[in-house]
Amino acid sequence: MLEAWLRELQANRPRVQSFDAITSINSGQAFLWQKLGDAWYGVDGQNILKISFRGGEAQFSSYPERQSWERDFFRLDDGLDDIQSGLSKDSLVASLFGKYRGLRLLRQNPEQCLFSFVCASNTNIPMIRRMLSNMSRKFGKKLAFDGQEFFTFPQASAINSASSSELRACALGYRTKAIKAAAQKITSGSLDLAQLSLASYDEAKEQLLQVYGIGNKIADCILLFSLDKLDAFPIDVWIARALAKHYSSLNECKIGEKLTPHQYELVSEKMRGYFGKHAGYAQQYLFYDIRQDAGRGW
DNA sequence: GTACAGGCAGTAT
DNA sequence: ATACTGCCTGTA
Repeated sequence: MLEAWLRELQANRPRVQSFDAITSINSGQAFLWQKLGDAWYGVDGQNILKISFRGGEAQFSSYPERQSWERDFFRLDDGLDDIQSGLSKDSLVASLFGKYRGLRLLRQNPEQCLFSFVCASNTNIPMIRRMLSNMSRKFGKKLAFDGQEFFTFPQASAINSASSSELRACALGYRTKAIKAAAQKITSGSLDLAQLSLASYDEAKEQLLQVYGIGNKIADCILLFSLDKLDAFPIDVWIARALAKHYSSLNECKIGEKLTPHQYELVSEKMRGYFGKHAGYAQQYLFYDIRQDAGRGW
């Protein structure tokens, strides 16, 4: 009986190729991943996640130990094949699914995701990593895992009780005010991310937009990368470039690199309508491609 | 020195 | 509604 159950569990355990996992964590959705020795380690909320390799296959472990975290984190239940075929009416996206096979959206810790993208405003990826790493070092909990030292991502309450100058010392710059505002809302309970996970895209977005420092783009990133809103279609400068390059005929208005809030609404709605319920996957593939095209590393 | 990087809020038309 | 501006910080 038990053996049969174990066999079944083994059979159902999703196999993830090493390449797919590494591509996904390095596709600009998450920032606190690093390679140490032969393995990759990432901070996701209070968990340290580890990806190691056996042959071409990824092996997953974590501290604290959490069975099969990869199922949630890599969204293995999404059914990538069906999503691919659903989006393949668009020939470009169809080709990108072939070109970047295995690239997945992540389901990140919502708090960390929110703070990450608030930090992302008007800066570059190395700086985002530095800000988040500084915050973890200062306000997270120190853990030992595999003989290495790690810091969890700070709880909102810890950020909320930090002083502005302490936060500023994390090189947050003018984002300090927004980080504090978000931490305050989460700590007080007036922003409940778990609740937003259950709400509709529109409801959840409206709530996020109430937070000082969160606009259209940042809200859509949080919705897509942590709150299960796969129909979200964030538009940053890179996606704007991709849209101008490949989808200008779909959008009446001319797409420049900077979109006014009204233009953002218009273009984002247009793309969401065009791609449908998995528009976020299309966005991620387009984003990855235009960055590759520009020869950017991560 | 200056421009620029995965936006946003504030203010003035 | 839309346009324009300043903003922390670090790198090229």
